[in-house]
Amino acid sequence: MEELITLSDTEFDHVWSHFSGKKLRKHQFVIQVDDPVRYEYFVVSGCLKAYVINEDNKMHILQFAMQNWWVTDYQSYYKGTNAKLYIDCIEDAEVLCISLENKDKLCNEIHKIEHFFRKKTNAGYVALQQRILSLLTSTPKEKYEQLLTQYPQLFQKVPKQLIAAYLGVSRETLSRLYAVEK
Amino acid sequence: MEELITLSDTEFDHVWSHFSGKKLRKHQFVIQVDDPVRYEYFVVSGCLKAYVINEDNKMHILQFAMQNWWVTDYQSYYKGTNAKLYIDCIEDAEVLCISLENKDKLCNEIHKIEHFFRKKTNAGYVALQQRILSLLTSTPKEKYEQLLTQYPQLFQKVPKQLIAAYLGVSRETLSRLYAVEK
DNA sequence: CGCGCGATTGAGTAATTTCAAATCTAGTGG
DNA sequence: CCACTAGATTTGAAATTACTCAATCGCGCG
Repeated sequence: MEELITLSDTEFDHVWSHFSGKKLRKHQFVIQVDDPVRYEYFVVSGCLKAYVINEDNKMHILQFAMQNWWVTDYQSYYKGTNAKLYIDCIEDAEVLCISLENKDKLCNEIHKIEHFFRKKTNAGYVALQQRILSLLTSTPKEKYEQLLTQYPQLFQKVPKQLIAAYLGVSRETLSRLYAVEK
Repeated sequence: MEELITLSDTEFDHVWSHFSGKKLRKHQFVIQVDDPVRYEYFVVSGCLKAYVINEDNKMHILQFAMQNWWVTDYQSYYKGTNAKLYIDCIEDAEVLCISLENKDKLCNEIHKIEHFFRKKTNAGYVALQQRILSLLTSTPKEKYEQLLTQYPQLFQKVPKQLIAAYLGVSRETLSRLYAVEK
């Protein structure tokens, strides 16, 4: 789990004690719109999705979260406001939960932990910029292929209609794409 | 400049000494594709844009950077690879430059600085997620209005065709939008 | 006064969406 | 083992939306 920094056993135990574990089943929600956002989640196994539903009842997926990914409604988590996202399980999952208080406490107590989280967010920031560039510059077909090469594991777990909702195209259009591709 | 943390005078001087200042003129580049990325830039005044040019010679803007914003080609900056972005000045600007070595050094030496940068990136991460949601869920008109309410200052500095390149629509389409709006 | 850049407008075209229907697939219970 | 069902995917045709290309307009600056 921690390959960016090295912790002593006591340090690790201390860090570990600030997380709680949770087993989740397919379709189970961890966050629903308008509820308070208590935790950030680290995915030990399984796969979740973070998304919004707009007025037309269309789902738009902000993020998938697979093994070793972190996920929550960050805006609400950091600001202490109620959720604007839904997050639920695409398949059975195990997660570790950490409250904002515990996270900030750990970051204060252990400089290395703050360093760890800074590096993590930096990497996440870069990934989001890449996604924005992909959304801006690429055709649906290119977006699909970029995702396929970047996260091939996704395609074993996730129905294509969710891929479509992540890429920002209709499922019909996505379907027509790889008909052409072959 | 630093309202998230408090530094003593000596600390501040120490931090300050790791930055170098630079005055830039309109149209001047700070980063060009394929060049090494030496610095992250903090914008003291003026306005820059970070963008790519695709095969069709179309510009797509990843980020504007106004007063108090940070900007660089983060992927290349952190990985030490050559730039994939152009960054240049929309108007005359003053920036502070910090190398990755200096940034990491400061973060090591002063816990509060690492805290500062963690908080900053967290906020940036949230902003990028908002942008992705906007790109996914909103019509061009809504995107335009969201940007207008979020960063009204932008519209005084930036020609509309650059706004279009940021929102992911053609300048003609953007033009037709606010014809309808009034 | 005229140049040049940015913004607008119009017409035709290309791409995607929408809606509806048909097909396929995996899991369930008999 | 088979039939059934719900969900997922595919296909078709029409409608919508944005794009492209070209021409025009407007305005600030030398």
